[in-house]
Amino acid sequence: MAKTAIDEKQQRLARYAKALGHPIRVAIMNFLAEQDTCFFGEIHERLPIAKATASQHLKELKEAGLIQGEIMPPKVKYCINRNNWQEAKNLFSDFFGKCQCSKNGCCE
Amino acid sequence: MAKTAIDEKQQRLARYAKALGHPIRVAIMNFLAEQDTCFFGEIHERLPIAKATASQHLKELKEAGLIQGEIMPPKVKYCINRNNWQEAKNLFSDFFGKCQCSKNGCCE
DNA sequence: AAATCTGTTCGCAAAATTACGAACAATATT
DNA sequence: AATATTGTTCGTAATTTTGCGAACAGATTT
Repeated sequence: MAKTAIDEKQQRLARYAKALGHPIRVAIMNFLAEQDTCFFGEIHERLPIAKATASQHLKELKEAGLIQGEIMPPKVKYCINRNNWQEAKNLFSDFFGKCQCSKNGCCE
Repeated sequence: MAKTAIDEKQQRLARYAKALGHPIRVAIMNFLAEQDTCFFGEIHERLPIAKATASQHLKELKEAGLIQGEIMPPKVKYCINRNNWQEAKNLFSDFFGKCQCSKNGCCE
């Protein structure tokens, strides 16, 4: 009966998930996770998309909090946002931990 | 230089992430994970959205493979898709495991 | 057979997403 | 100062997403 309000955790998980909801953005995150830091150009030259589009995807990831950018004229260095990455990691871990399919009947 | 093609894992991760990229859908998944199984009505009455909208979100989750529906006239029972849930869990786990921020300099 | 219950689908509207080229701004180089 | 480099922003177009009421379909009950 009672409407279950959407709580903060769900909102934040959804926000991170949305940011990761595009293959290009997943590829960017994977690249950043391997490379430690990257300049825009290094990221862009790996991707099969226009410069403007790459910049837009990076903006999305930044606004979601998953990465941060630092201006190092004339370049821009991007890297993973440690704190939010950890938060996202925990949120997803909790989320997927809620259903232990092999241990109960939730998915029979 | 070489364009890094988007691989299958990235595609699938993005697909699952996209499905989880809405607070309502996260709430539905949480509910299903706790309740074992649910009829549409039970899900809908918890959510602050219209019946048609709830049905649409469930369709999204089903098409992404995270849940499955079974018709039990006149009701419809939804539950988590075990195999795909496990796959998603593994994909996200690998993804977040790629950057151990505290162990290297990836996010300095 | 008519009415009811359950949930999906249809049709629509508003908003957000995706993608690109061109223009732009800021710095560095010549 | 003129030119080149680096990356963002603007303007535009096509597509997708979100949300809802109304209509609908299928099964059950009266």
